[in-house]
Amino acid sequence: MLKNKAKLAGPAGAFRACLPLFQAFGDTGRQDIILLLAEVEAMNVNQIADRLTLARPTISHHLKTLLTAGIVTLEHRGTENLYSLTIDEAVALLKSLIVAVETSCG
Amino acid sequence: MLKNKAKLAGPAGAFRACLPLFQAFGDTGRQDIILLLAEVEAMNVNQIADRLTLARPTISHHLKTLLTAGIVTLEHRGTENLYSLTIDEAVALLKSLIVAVETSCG
DNA sequence: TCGATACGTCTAAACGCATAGACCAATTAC
DNA sequence: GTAATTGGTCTATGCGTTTAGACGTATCGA
Repeated sequence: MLKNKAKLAGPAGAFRACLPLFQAFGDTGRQDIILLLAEVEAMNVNQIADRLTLARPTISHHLKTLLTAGIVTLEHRGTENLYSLTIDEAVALLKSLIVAVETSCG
Repeated sequence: MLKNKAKLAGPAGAFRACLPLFQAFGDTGRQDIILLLAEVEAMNVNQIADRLTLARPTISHHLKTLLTAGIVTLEHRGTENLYSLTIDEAVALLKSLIVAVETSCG
């Protein structure tokens, strides 16, 4: 039985695991998209574009980044692509990071 | 008396407050510096440079970023600048973000 | 005073990223 | 089939960032 698994992995693994997350969250445009999706069940690209000052290709680009980071999920329905927020995994990663930091710097 | 202050501020404030944090954490070079400083009490710039593959001006530049974000603190002693990790505030910001996300997306 | 140590800054190059116009593919309605 | 809606991609541009060489400054010992 392993004791103190977080300490074995150390904070290095936790920081590296959160790297895509930090890069995805480190832009106001992507943050705005996340905040929009937090208000509703799902949204298509044009609905997002109507609420922001960014052009649709820009939003499409950011959504791709968020999709890769696992922060949003995509459901194709007819001609529209419905995006919805799935931030649970990201929150779990952040929690692991906090635990790792507090056990090795506290 | 205000009840549920986090909910009033909403996740938008929390995300924006963490923006400098995300940008500071979103680089492997700065993460490496943080991980080094997590191991010891304090380090000067050359000690950090000796442990990494980055040039000293680059490290000095990253330290400035980390200093601005409040992630490290600087103590001038003689000719050397001792940097030490002060990540408590960052962790507190991340915790606030998690709370804000979980109350508005859970 | 002179040399050595420590480090920030100036400068520039290379790279990546954010942004959006133009174009094209897929789907639906008529 | 044609037109309209939806949205991804291609492309290009402008800007920020990462990187480091060169230089200047401050401190300390001899």
